[in-house]
Amino acid sequence: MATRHTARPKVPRAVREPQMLDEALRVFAERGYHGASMADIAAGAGVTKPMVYAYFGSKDELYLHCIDHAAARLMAAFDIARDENETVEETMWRRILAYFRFVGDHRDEWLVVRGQAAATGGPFSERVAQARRRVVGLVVGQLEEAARPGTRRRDIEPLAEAIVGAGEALGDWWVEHPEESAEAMALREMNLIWMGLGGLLRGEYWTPPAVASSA
Amino acid sequence: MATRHTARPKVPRAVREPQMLDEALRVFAERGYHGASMADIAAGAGVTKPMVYAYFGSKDELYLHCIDHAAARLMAAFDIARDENETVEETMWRRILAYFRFVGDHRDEWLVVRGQAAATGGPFSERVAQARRRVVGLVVGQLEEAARPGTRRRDIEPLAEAIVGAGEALGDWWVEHPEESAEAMALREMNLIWMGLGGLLRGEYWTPPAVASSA
Amino acid sequence: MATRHTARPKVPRAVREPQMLDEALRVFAERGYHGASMADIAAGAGVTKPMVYAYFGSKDELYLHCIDHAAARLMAAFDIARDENETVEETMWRRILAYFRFVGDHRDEWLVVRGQAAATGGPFSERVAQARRRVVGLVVGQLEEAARPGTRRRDIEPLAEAIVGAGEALGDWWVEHPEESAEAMALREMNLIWMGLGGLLRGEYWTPPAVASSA
Amino acid sequence: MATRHTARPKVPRAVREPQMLDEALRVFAERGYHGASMADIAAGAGVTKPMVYAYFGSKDELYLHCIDHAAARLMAAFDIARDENETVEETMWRRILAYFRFVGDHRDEWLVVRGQAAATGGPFSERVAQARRRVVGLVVGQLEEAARPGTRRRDIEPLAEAIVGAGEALGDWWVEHPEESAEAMALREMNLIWMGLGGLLRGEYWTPPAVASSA
DNA sequence: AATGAATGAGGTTTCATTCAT
DNA sequence: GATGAATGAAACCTCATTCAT
Repeated sequence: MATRHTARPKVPRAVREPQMLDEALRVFAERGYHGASMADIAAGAGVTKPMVYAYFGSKDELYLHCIDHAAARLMAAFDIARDENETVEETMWRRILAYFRFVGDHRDEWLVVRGQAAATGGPFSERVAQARRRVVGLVVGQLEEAARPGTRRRDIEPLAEAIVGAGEALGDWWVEHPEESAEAMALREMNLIWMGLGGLLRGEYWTPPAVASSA
Repeated sequence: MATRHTARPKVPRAVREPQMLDEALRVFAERGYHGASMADIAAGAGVTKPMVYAYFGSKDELYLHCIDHAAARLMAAFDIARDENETVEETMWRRILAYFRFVGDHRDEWLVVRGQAAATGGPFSERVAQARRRVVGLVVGQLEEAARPGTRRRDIEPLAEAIVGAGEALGDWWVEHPEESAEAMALREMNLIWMGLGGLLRGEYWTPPAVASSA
Repeated sequence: MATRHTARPKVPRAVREPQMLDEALRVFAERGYHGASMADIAAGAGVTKPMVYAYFGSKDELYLHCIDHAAARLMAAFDIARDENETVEETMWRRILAYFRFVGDHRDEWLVVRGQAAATGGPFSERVAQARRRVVGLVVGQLEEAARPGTRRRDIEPLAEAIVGAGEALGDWWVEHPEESAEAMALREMNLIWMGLGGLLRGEYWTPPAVASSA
Repeated sequence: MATRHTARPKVPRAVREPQMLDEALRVFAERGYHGASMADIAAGAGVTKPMVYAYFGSKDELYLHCIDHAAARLMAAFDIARDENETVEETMWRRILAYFRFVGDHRDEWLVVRGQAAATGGPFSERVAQARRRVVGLVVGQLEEAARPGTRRRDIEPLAEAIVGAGEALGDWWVEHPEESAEAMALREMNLIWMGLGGLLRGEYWTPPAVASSA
């Protein structure tokens, strides 16, 4: 008489793994690395802990997986190809817009790459930083393209960091004011970083070019 | 049952308590709420856990204490009175400078109020947010003062958030490039938010007024 | 980080849980709620603490479990159906006999429901009291049946309490004089409460009816 | 410059000690040995812990002190001299009355000697039992005096235990029905143990002799 | 006589992780 | 592929107790 467990779905790996990853992202985003427990993640994904271990090895590896996954997706959304006929300004606008759309649609993924996670310390601080650096890197690239020759990398990098930081803060604010649209948020960011307060306070606003970018 | 202790310093509370608070700030800043352990904090302060509990009650209370303490100090540094004859621009510059000086001199305190901590969730998310809001509030005040009449609060608030977010990101970057001066960092922030990229890319830089504020 | 365990029995829950409950009853009965430690209970049951928590949740829940379990068993033993042709006296005798048999056979369970446990205070005082009240309630029912009409509930209740209290005290005494039989103890109780000292001192003893109650 | 503590009352030992003892009795009665903490007792008595240790040595010693103290007082109240012209019945009535008066007036002291405390286990189980035995002993003495010659000690002792147990249960019931008078409670006990249910159910009540003993 | 400072030990609880089935 | 049973380690917190002043 073979021991009979309760019904075992036998769901294939290709289905189970994403389920777990999604749940992991959700929980890590919500509670941070230390606050998240493997039990919660497993339960949330509808499996038992050993399954999670079988698929991801350890909590650390799972977390790294989440970071990489989220970073890849964010990059895919953010890394919009530069159009030949486009000004830097226009490209930047389209990227910022894409960024906020991603934030709105995939908040968990965004949160994992966001600065918050870096506070965790430990072995992933570096990995999160690395993921975040890729985002910053894109901005750096754009700035380098547009900057006058001779501008030092040393000055461009922190500028890009500040721009991303402003975006993250806006993202946080957005979480608590969800009635705003991604466009409105992107416009806020673009206005601040392009026009600067000097201009804004004089009443000079930045407005998107006539032909709107489609969804 | 009888316990025999080794010689104990017997430092008065007025001295010990700040020691503990300092260590707590250090550890919380470094590892976050969940990552920090009371044992580590106690050991770092040169005492045993019961002492920490005797003075601060619980981990939560200690954390709240840290937040409030840090927020108060940051505000004290940041809340520079507006000079009558000063332009908004100048006041803002002095504040930003004060902000980065504080970041440089009291990194732990700054980190605890910084967005990172908000990710903890639980009963302090609110408290941290509240502390952070006070900082943002100051910026909002300044912006309101300078904005053209009719500007909606709704637009000013996220702007202030973005400005603070940019400062936080710069602070993070600074941590890994400690050879920079507070002045240089403040200048970077001021340039971005005041001139905007539009100006910067055209080669228009913001420079502080002639008479520098002394240390 | 990797932990290596030694060979573990892997006993199914249906077996382990009762083992734990038994041990918990034993320890709680012996040392009281405060005096009992989860570590002791776990060790006594041949497992580690986390198992106890996995099955019972918390010390409080475990204690409540013990109380309920013990109360249910005591009631099952004590709540003997009244025979139609029987006098109240006879029913009472059979119940008292059943009571002392239970005390003899399941001392731990009895002790947990016994007054001792009520002294614990906290959230279970009430639960223990409640369990005990069920026992008293049975006696009250019997007394009401037998009392002359018009007897006030107010007078019956304390009477029942006193009868149970006498039984508990006899149980305690029995613990230290284990050579006595359950029958002898029941006879003592029956004699005191049925005949009263007045009768006893005059040499009037109560004796059980001819046909002994079977096991 | 001598170190100056905050005002130190310098209360003489003769005053402080009873204060502490009272508070200890209160707390032990309320929470039991394990549930009581030295800090609570000290705070409740308005002194610091080292004072309690200076006066009583240790928690165990303090508890023993409480037991002895309470037992002595209970005995003093209960050990009423037998009047020459009095029947056993009358003496017993006066003692029971004295017992319940004591319970009403000094509940904490009573509770410490009551069976509850015996559950503590450990080194005082014996001491509490011993104190309680003195109470039972008095009853035994009375019973021996009144019993027909040849009655075995072996039968008298449990009888006395049961009588005391009934009294304790009535005391517990009284705690939750404080509107009852000591006389009413004593009458209940006397009726049960003297008349027995047999008599009571036939409507035969015991009533105190004409000349009531005054307070 | 009295206290503030301090601690070792132990209690409850949670968590990442593994093994046997 | 999947799980129930199990555990070592460590976290938070409390308590009885002592020492220096």
